[in-house]
Amino acid sequence: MPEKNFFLLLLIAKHGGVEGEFVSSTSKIANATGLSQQSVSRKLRELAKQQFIALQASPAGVSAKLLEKGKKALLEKYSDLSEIFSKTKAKKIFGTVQSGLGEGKYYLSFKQYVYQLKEKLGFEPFLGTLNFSVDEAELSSFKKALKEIYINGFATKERSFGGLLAMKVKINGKILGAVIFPDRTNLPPDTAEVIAPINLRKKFELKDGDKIALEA
Amino acid sequence: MPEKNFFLLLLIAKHGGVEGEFVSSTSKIANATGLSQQSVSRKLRELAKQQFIALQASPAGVSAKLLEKGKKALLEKYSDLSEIFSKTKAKKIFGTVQSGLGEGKYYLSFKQYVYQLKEKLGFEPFLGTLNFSVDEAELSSFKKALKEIYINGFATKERSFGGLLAMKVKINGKILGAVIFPDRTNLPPDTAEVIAPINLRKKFELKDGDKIALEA
DNA sequence: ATTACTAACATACGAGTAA
DNA sequence: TTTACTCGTATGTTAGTAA
Repeated sequence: MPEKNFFLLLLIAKHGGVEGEFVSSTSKIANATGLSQQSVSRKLRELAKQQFIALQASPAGVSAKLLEKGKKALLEKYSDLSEIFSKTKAKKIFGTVQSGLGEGKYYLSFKQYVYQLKEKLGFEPFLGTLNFSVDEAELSSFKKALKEIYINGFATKERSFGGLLAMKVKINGKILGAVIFPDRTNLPPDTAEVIAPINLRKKFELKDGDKIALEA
Repeated sequence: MPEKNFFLLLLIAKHGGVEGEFVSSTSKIANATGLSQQSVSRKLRELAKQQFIALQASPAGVSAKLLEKGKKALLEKYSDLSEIFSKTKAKKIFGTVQSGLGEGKYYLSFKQYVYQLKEKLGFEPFLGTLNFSVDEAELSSFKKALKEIYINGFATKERSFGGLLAMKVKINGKILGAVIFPDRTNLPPDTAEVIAPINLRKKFELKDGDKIALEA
């Protein structure tokens, strides 16, 4: 139930803080909000009656302080808004280049993968992946902002190969590539691999420990 | 000017995200909010007319998407709330012990200060202050989390003495003391003084450059 | 199933003013 | 100066329906 006097509650918190007291007068608040003195008076009493604030009113002015219910109401909306904006926020992450074990190169040598990658991503990957480490939570929220493209697994006479998730990203603001998450991987969760139509190590003169930027 | 239909705007953002589209129907939204189908219909059209959202309505349902003005309105409240709640967060700071110039000791020798400190803080301070330096922004946000206690100035035949702000803190998680900010001070803004009922240097065997923790 | 108009009703607002 | 009451008016809401 959207609390009717939410904005007045917010104003009180803005001036008095979460724990502190907001000392003012109904006319000053009226000026600040565009409401009338009478409406402010009434609204404050409503907030107090509903236990959002503790209110003291006298011919000297008013003093308001958040009660638990008031803090909770504000925190709830704060949490909603955090969630909304943090989804879009993580559009860029920074990874630290690491040396891989040549696995990526091995898998990318199979045309069954390459065909699909070319078709679904729009480029034929350079034969090799660039591994990088990144904060796990950041990586997780970054992934949420990206569209998932699935590359199917396949089987040869010898063995079967798992599928992989691919997500298009821009590397260092220049090269269009993709982060890939193989279904079967030995990489720790704070590590990921990126592929691109070119040799990223060469193009950006990357050494282990260097930083790369990935954008959605 | 608090936007009237803020909560509906928030609901749209919650479901459709900042960039995405929220596909629903006025009756579903009515059920979710406790409003009537008619009111939801009207409010959506109001939000659209005010350019907060782009709205498409048809016998198949409604589809809403945030416009720049809508994003801005939500972000503004998000920023307000962040500020309010981040103020309480900074409840602990670390300072670096510095040697003072013995000024604190001089001032604390005046009973006019000591009387008030004892009465308003609940302890009689040890004759001497401990100076420490701390990140200025951190100090500033820490101060906001603390209750201000004012110690009045006074005058003798020879000269007048300024007042000082005192704020109760716990030092190194053990000793209850207070940070003091004299009205007239020569200390740089990233430096502060702390007083306590005991000799803090002795108690914690502090040398210059040692760290102390201060909690609200 | 939808959205949204009309009209009756409920609530909110603020000018005047008392305390 | 204050807060806050009364009360006429503006605004918001929703049931009944049309499309």
